[in-house]
Amino acid sequence: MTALQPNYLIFSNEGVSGVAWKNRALKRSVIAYLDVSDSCTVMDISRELNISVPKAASLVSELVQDNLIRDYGKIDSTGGRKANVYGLVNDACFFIGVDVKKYYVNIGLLDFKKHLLSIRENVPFQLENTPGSLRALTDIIRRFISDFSELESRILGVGINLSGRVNHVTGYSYSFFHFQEEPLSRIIQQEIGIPTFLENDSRSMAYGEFMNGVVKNERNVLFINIDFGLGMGILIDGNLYYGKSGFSGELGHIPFFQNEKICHCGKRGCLETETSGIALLEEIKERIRGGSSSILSQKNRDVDRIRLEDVIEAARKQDTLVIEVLAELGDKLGKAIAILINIFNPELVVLGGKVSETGEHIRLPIRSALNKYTLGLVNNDTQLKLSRLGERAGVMGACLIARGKVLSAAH
Amino acid sequence: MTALQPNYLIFSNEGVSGVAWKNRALKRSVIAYLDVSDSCTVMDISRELNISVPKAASLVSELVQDNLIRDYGKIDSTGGRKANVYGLVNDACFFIGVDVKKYYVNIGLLDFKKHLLSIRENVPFQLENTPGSLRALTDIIRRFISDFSELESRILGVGINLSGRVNHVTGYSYSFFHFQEEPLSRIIQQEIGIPTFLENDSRSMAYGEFMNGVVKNERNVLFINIDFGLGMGILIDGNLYYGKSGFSGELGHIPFFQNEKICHCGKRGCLETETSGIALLEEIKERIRGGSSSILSQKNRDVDRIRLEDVIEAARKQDTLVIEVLAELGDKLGKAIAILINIFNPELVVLGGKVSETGEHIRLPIRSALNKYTLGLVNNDTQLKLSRLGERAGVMGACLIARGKVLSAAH
DNA sequence: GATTATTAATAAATATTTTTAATAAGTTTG
DNA sequence: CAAACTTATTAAAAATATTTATTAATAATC
Repeated sequence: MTALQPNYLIFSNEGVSGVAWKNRALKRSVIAYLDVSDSCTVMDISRELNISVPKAASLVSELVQDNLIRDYGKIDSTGGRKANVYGLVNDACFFIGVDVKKYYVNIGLLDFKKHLLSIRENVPFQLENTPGSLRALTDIIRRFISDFSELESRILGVGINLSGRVNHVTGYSYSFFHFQEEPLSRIIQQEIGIPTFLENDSRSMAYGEFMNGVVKNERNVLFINIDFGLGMGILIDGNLYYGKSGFSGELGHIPFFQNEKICHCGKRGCLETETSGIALLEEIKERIRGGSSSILSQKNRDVDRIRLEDVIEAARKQDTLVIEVLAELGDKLGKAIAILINIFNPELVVLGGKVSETGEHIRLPIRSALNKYTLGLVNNDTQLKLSRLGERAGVMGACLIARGKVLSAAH
Repeated sequence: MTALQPNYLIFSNEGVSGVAWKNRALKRSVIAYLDVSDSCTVMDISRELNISVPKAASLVSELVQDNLIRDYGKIDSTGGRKANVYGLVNDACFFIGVDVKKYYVNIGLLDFKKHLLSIRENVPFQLENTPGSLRALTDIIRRFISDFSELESRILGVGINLSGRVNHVTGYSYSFFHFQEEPLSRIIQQEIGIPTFLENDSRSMAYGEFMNGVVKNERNVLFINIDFGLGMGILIDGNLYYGKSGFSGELGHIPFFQNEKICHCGKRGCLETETSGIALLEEIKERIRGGSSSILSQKNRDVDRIRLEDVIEAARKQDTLVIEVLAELGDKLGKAIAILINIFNPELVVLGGKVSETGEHIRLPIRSALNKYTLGLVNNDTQLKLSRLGERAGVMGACLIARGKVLSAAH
């Protein structure tokens, strides 16, 4: 059987108006509804979209013809004729997510129903602000796509996470690959031939956890990305919050300490100088040099060559020094998160990024700091959870960002 | 001519479905569009709402019949037949706003086009958590309404600001008047016979400034309410942000200082303990007792009886002591606002509340603290302005909250 | 196990909306 | 100043959606 050419038209508004436009919008609404409710009947759609049953039925039948949704069978009834339920078709279309890290890339493929079908992790790569580095990146993406050639015509979007400042609307990147006039997203799109979307890494991870991770029904969520640096993704009423220029969530650089450590941003006293992966690593090294004992010091290795991964591994092995330093870090970070809780009154705060892989060793100190520093009434509203997706939040988020933009016809 | 009985039906969805429901929704959309664009043509509406011109024309003619909009005349054309422009009818309907303070009440009347037609300020009142105090409040509202008896049938909503915790959806108040089962908004509504909506005071003021104050086209705005306490209203994409239980924006109680001052909330080191009207007043008194000279000390009056209003008056008269203390307060508050700017990347921060009436004496120290404590890139995005409405932001906000809820049929 | 109540799907009739065409009311240009 | 060109409004025709009525399917009840 030859590859299906699904009816992509509904994901764009080009060249249509009037009834055609309305029908596309309605079909997208049906898909959006199916996206959150998983399956539904014709009557559900009629109620939800305020359209008549025959109209809903005709939309459904067209979407079935387009192979975007299909009949899932009958639903249990409470007395009366059983209704047909419909849901999305798994392989109707696909999306690619690219999580660009400093020394490697993670890349994955997501299907229409938000399953991560394939993921390739730790693909070697050097993130530099050079044309060569950009070419290496597009090569990696192209190579990944070529592994799914039979699906290629159904890959509708590519999402790319970059750290630093990114404008998701214009597609410009300000921290990397900004050596040309055109927006970066368009450059890459021309290279790989698929609509491409850029996003900040912490925001993307937040979106991943929100759509397909630890978040269930919460709509106002903070995602704290404790990695080498410290970032945050903000979800407000189920949508990513960007701020005026997409620079929101700069948690790492809020003025928080009276210390003398100069941050790489040039300011002094940034939160990140004491509560990030780098700060953790440096503190551990400092203490080992000062004579503290630890699994990390015993292996008569060079202190300078300890990596953040080693520290996290040591925490898993119940290393006392690491646990102690994490507790101190957690108390400070908890105080900062207490501020956020007072301001946002969120339903949920999710801890993600490399350092969060130390699990309860970081969560519990933060939790007790929250009890200490927030108003009881406000604090009781807020859950504190560890990321469910872990390292994969980035790829998942990138896929989902692309999926969300394509499905809402926002391109 | 007898008082018009306008067609209020479009502001509710009760008992309608299908075409009737859609038409009401469309008419509300027309009004919402007119609300931001002031005036428009039939073709504008057709484009904006994606409906055909004849359909738009029929909606417009019905709205004109309902006396909600009217023909403003012809618009200038750029070659071709001139179009009729339509706009809202000033006196189609009215809204009342009640700003409840500790020792007095401000109350005002707003028309359909957001003009504050009448305001009564400083109506004596004692805010206590007693049935008597509640009765006094409803009496004040009733008396105010009775002054506009010929308009009464067109008063569609009453908004009430209360300090402390308020749930705007359920209508419950948790800090005042919570001695009955039923939500407070319903109790008051029964007393005065007009749909009633509750809101937190800082949020309401933020909304006032946003809809009818210093905010022009900005969509992400923070309103800092520096009054006796310290509050904040958050506007995200043009909407008030509430958080899970409506407790967002608790700026006054974020853990910020290592001081020993115990806040009335029970915690230590709250921002409010050093950067609120009360903190300002106490610091001034302290310094005068310590021998500092000031306009306030010269009037051989009792130091204990200096009021916040006196301090603000002194600042206006260029009193050195007050200006000095304000500068210190502004520096601390500016550091806190720097945190907010890093997190929200807002287009605008508005300073409101009593202390903001000191004008540049408080704005400039905050501005320079922002330069010191925020990243240049982020800071350049953000304007810092003084409230335009001042004391009236509360009444204006309360009216507009009621207006917004009624017009969006959210009741 | 037949009957009744309930809900879903379909068909026919009715109502509404959009499209297309025509007309009206201007502006610009030769 | 009239012809050509624009744009707005109205009218009639065509397309589309909603209503209402009917049929189909199933669970609960007697």
